[in-house]
Amino acid sequence: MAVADRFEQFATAILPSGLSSSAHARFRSLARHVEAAAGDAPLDYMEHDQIVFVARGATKLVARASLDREQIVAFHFADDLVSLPARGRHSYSLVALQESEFLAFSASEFLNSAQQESGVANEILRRSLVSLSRCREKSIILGRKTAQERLASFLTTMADRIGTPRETQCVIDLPMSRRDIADSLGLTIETVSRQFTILRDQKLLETSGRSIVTITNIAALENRAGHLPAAA
Amino acid sequence: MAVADRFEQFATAILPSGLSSSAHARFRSLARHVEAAAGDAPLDYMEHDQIVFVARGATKLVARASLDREQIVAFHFADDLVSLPARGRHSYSLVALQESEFLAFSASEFLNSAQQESGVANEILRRSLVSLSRCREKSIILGRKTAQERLASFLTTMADRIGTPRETQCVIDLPMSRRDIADSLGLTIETVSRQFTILRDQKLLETSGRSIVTITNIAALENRAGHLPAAA
DNA sequence: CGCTTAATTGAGGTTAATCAAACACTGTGG
DNA sequence: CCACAGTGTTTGATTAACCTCAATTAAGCG
Repeated sequence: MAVADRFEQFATAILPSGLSSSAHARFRSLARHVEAAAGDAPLDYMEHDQIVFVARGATKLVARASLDREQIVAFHFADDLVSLPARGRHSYSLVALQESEFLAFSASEFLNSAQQESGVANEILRRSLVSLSRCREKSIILGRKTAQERLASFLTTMADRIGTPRETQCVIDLPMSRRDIADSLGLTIETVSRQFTILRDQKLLETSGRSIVTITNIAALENRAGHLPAAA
Repeated sequence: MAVADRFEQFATAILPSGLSSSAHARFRSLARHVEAAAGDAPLDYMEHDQIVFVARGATKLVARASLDREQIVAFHFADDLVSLPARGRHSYSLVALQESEFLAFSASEFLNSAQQESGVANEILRRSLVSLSRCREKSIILGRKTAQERLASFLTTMADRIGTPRETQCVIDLPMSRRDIADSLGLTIETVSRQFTILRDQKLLETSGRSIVTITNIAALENRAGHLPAAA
């Protein structure tokens, strides 16, 4: 797909419909189109903070805690916006999980322009608060949940975000490996694998190949996630 | 201190200096002044999302993961702004760690008004991104660090935020209990206590009473936090 | 000074990590 | 289309870190 179409996709997702064409053009001039194959981290080593629109594909935002430990801070999919810090005390990188396309902006330039257009600033803020909210949920998972609860939480979240509902079931084609899941949940691949086995044995889900997960009992899986009942 | 002074404090911290007096007045009309004693959660059971300015005191933002497990998602101190969600799948509450004063806003009303005033929206966005960044760092700690690294990270962070530097040392008067520290770091009070003992025995810090911690070797403590060297 | 609560210390148990090996998927070449 | 190679995943045995339970000590406060 052409770059112009990618920008239009961005505009539809992020910019308010009534935005002036000059503002529209300004954002367009700030956007850099970036393509990435699976495994690429095309925005590494940026000197300044970036704001990245995921036009197509799937990504992980990875923090390297030490040479042999990494933590995945968030996954992002098409139409998501990612705030990518320049490398500070922990180094972050945005890695494509599959062939992907991005529109990358310098955060300061982008926010400057957004500031003039209240609708844009508002949308960015709204999305930042969603990211914050997701990150808080992740903190709860990482701080206070068992391996089984972590995997169940992960799967129900992914079902919401990228699953395709099928009657009472939900099919997820996971773009990330077991290692990625482990690095997201603060576990090892072995533990993730064992928990998959347990959930499979208990008929809460089925797997087929490496990436397809079919949740056969959504309610039971949500129970395993250990969330409080909404009215608790 | 009078409510009016608290609002002025808020205006100084958050609102841009050139803000029109009508906008100033609008924010003032949206603000609810709330006082809390240590242990209070005066904003619990709110129906809608809140934005809370901490005028004085210290708070913990707590998520209840289940009846007997809680995770502290963030600490906030004077002049901080907290985004407090209405109770959803996990229930959050903002608890005062000491006698505190807040200005509370309905998030939707506040953001509506902020949207008209680009400077305000920008400041809120800036602060939200700081919160997001802190939360990401917390995810790294919770997902991939040992008990010792967690406590060292916590202490260096608190030294930055509320510590008072003294030559080569840094004195912190912690407003939170060992339980709070444990609930923030995803550990138990016993483990936190043991890690304090180790760091004390190794002469990286001294403690006096329950709340005073003097970091005597800042560099060594930062090493223990397991951060990557900045240029790694 | 004594009471109450928080913090520390100790012993033993549990969960998940580590180390190691077998197996299965996916893609390639015959 | 099948066999093979290479990698990713699963399974198993052992170990280590942290948790749990229990007891002791210290801090704060009337």
